[in-house]
Amino acid sequence: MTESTGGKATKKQVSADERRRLLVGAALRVMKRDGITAASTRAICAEAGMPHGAFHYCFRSKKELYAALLASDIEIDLEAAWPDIHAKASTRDNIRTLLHAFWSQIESDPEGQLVLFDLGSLALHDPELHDLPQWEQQAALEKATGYLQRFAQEAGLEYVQEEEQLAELLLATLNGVAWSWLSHRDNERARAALDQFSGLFATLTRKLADAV
Amino acid sequence: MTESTGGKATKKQVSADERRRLLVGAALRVMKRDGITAASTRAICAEAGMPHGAFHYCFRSKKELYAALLASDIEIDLEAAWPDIHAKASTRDNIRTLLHAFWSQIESDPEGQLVLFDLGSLALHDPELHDLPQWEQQAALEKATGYLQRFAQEAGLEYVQEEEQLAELLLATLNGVAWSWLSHRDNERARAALDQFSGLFATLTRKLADAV
DNA sequence: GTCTATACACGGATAGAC
DNA sequence: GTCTATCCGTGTATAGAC
Repeated sequence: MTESTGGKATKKQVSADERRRLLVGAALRVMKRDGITAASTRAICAEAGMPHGAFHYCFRSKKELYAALLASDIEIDLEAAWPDIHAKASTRDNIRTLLHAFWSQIESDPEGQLVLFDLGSLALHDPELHDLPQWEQQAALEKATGYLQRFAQEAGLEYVQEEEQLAELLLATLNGVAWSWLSHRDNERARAALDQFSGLFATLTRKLADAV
Repeated sequence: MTESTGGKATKKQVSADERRRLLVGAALRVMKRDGITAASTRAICAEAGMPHGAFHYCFRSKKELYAALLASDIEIDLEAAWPDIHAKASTRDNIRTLLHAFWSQIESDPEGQLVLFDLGSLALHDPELHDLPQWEQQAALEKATGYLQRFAQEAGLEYVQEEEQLAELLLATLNGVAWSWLSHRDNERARAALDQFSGLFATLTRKLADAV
């Protein structure tokens, strides 16, 4: 089966970089469950149902796994959870709705969020991985900027400042709120902080004369 | 000093919890310099100029050191760096000045900031240390609230919302900006984000009829 | 290509000498 | 009380059998 059949892997022949994907997933699960320090190569392989030796012909070193992890990182994805924005509603309410959609993604996966911080810290210390968090944030920034554009369109407004700058501040606030929330785990409190920010954010918008 | 001499330690007999302070300081230095993962008990003792064995009759375990570290944590301290606030200046400028003072403290010690994140993450994973970050944040919150009060007085304004809520949002934003800044290390960009926030924050204040 | 067994280093913690 | 030597677990990585 090593080279016999052509197309789909029948069952056993998963190997190639399919295994890498499996290992990345397993690593993420272990890190969420037991913390990043517990995510040894042994533990990861065990989680993936592979023998320990499998690790090192998928990744040359553990750093390579970290890199893969940071690359394929789970950013906030609103595609499937895009909220209802009504051009008739008040801007503040619309923004509130949008931020809550963002926050729901965070709130639904605290451990994932924590792992993100851990992974970032780890990478920042290592010169070899130092660029990755920056790229990751850049990607998140672009994504958020896109969301803001879509939001502006649906809510019938425009921004009084550059979208990218707004996105940056928004992400920073979300991260900051998330960070403290990870300590106190008070959902109400976190959402209250975001509501407050919603009001501020509304300041930076201007309602368009509705042509619709 | 065990029971022999009465007063000051002459030179050699430093021990007691003086050693603990030394170890805490050494641990902090090592963690800032080489990252938290490199801060082994051995490395810390070496940094402190003590033999490795000294560690375990100062701390029962390494966790105890982490606890001490988080307790004696370096929060943002503006006492010595309080900026000039002029009641005549615009609120926005005053706030900007205040935020820059906050930020200067952060900017002057990136590694310290990173260690703070690392330490927090580490504690959040460990049930035994889980409360510490929360206490730390609570302490920071109270401190920041105090600063906001002082600021309001000097700038001749009042807040339209609870000070503690404002402090919370402020700290979250500072943390969030700091986090992304640790990746890109672009001082201008970070300060730009804070300037933007200054404008928003001004929204939440109301100038008092100056009785002074 | 897949997996087992092992090498090697390091970290935390302790026993016991001084 | 102070320090040395050591135990034991674990982590990454590799050599080599199938």
